[in-house]
Amino acid sequence: MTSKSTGLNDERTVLTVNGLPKRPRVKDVAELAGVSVGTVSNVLNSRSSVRPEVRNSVEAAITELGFVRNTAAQALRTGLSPFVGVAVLDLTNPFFMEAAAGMEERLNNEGCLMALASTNSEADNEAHLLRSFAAQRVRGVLLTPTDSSLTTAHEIVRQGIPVVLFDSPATPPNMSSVSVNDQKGAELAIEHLLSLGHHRILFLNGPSHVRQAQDRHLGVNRAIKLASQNLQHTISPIELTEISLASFTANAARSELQELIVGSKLQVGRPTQLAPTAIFCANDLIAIGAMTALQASGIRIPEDVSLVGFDDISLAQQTSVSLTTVRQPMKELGWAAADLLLNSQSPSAPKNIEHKSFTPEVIVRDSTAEASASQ
Amino acid sequence: MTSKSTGLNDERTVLTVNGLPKRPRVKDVAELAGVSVGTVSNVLNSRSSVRPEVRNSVEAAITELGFVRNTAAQALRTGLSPFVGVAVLDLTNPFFMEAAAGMEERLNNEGCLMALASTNSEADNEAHLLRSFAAQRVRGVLLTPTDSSLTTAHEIVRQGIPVVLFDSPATPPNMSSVSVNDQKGAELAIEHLLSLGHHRILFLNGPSHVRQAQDRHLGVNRAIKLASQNLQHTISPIELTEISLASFTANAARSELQELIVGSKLQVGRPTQLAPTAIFCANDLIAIGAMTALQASGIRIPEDVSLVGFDDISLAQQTSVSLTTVRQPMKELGWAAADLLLNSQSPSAPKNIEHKSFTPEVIVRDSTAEASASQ
DNA sequence: CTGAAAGCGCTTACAG
DNA sequence: CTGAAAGCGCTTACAG
Repeated sequence: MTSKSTGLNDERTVLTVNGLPKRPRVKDVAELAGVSVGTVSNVLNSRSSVRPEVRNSVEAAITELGFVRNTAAQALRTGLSPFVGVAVLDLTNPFFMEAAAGMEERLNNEGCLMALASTNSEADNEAHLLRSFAAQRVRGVLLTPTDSSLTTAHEIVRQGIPVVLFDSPATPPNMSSVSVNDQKGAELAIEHLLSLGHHRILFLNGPSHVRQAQDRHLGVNRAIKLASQNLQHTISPIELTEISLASFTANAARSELQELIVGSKLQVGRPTQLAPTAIFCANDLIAIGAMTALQASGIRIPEDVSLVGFDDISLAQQTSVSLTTVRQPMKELGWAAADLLLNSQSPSAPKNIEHKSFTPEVIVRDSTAEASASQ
Repeated sequence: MTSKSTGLNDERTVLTVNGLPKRPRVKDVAELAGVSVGTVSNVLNSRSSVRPEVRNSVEAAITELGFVRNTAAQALRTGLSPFVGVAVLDLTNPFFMEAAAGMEERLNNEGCLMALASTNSEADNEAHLLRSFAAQRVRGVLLTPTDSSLTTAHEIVRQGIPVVLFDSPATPPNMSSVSVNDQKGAELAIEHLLSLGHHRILFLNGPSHVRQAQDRHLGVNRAIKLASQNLQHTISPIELTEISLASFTANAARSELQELIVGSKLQVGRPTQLAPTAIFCANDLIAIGAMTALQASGIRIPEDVSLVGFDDISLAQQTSVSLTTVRQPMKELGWAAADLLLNSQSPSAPKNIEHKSFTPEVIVRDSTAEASASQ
């Protein structure tokens, strides 16, 4: 039983079923306007075929009923969901959130909505999430992979869901990807330190099972190997100590470094033959934690020890000593990933697979300086 | 024309239409299993009514076809979308992202997906976003309002979309809300500074049109008023200077403060009668920026000037001098907001409106100390 | 316990 | 230019 009643405090006609209010559908609009549902749909989709007077009466009915088109039903019918799934490693990491802001910017232009979730770097979560996205028939997925085999990602691509890898250098044939050359970035950081005369370097890396940490490890070693070859004739060899932290966080870095300093296991910043004169951190958060630990022990930056980060999050300029770091263009990365996803389904270029790699650059600020004579 | 073919590199039966692969539907599963679609649906929804042998054959068909149930269609039919819309002021603000992590945790338990977007503190964006969420018939919306009139929020509530206000003290009759008593928090911060003997205080607030900034302003003034009454007999009056920054960011704070120091407009940290001996910052990011500006000018914290933040983001412990701050339980706030939303639609308690207010607490760390005699 | 039918709310050819 | 009908992929009473 459907009836109409006009609310008292409202100009609108309110549809009710057995007294309960009911959201109006195209059918209700059509009835009120005295046209067919097809015509209502044509008005909703701005088809020029509709006569102006008919259009007007339909629009009047829409307003009167307070009709709001159900875009979920529209999506089911057209097969085009407005949702794009985004799975990152960690919602609270500024790197991903600045990237997400870039994604959002690009997606908004297309009227897309972002379904954002974090995998917490666990393959199980990633698999579950990707399957949820696929079941929802999202328009596509932006994924920072944890599972390097990309098993589930391939699974949903086979199901017809385009996937763009974010912050991943993998180049599978059926997924686009956007990445920064992490190895090169780490190389540049070390080269910067070597050029300042630092020969004893501490490398605070992230967890060794994370790809980003692995690549930065490779870059560090490559830079040192190259430099060692060129420096064969000099007396002082390059010494590297690498520590894998439990996470890419300031907390992990601070407590680890504090322990090392207190335990005198590493004579960081002390003018001895054994002490590192520079620290390269695998991301800015680690560098911030390291800076805190160092300053708490009275070790000066950059006089006693130079410090280099990675990412260039906005806080890198705000640390007590502004941070020299390897800049990743986070917002552009996110924007580019979203762009590749949207382009991959444009009618003009279906399945347009592309692998975009950005080259990072060293931003020199105040946390690095020449290794002093005493060092 | 529909045909079946068995792929070579796959055990599965692949459905095709005119040579193009086609995703299997319940109908295809039903045909292969030799049952009706209703039975397939019963299996998918684990209804105990299905005979075990029938269930088995349906499950076999599902596996063989690689069937993935379309949850968007399911949502349309059942009227229950898995999506919850979340609209925050700024994706790159750690406060919101730590809260989002809490929301995600609660929503995941319910199998919900988070549609996350930022309004950038603009009412137009907020209105647009809320309408998109409503058109998608999301299960509910978590909103940090920019538009204090809540016009669009009310609009979608009338359409049947539950809205829970996040980080908002508004108590409309038809929306739950979760908030922290910002006024109280600011009061506590000032009381802490007064108790340390600081009488000349600089207050670096956020933009004055933002509700959080307004409430913290009220709290600051209230604390000062109360203290002034109690101190009427003492000689030294309490002096407050408030500056409204353009945004709640470290950058804004640092440049503003640097300008003040360089221009000698405020003798911050100088032992004169006019210099503030303490700074209260409306959030931790502002405090981080302030810390940088102060240290860059050789002003010591807390010896020359005490510094208090607000939020207790994880970085607050990682600043060069660890930050005394007013803690908001961000993750719990997010969790509680999601919880209220989900409960509001439980059959047991429909439309269960609740207003949760959390009380903040001062976390004393190293950035505050007693006002020294010279001050 | 299972099947046939109706329907969630829309859009899209196809007639007229 | 507009209407009637079929269909996107599910689920849910209702018969049997």
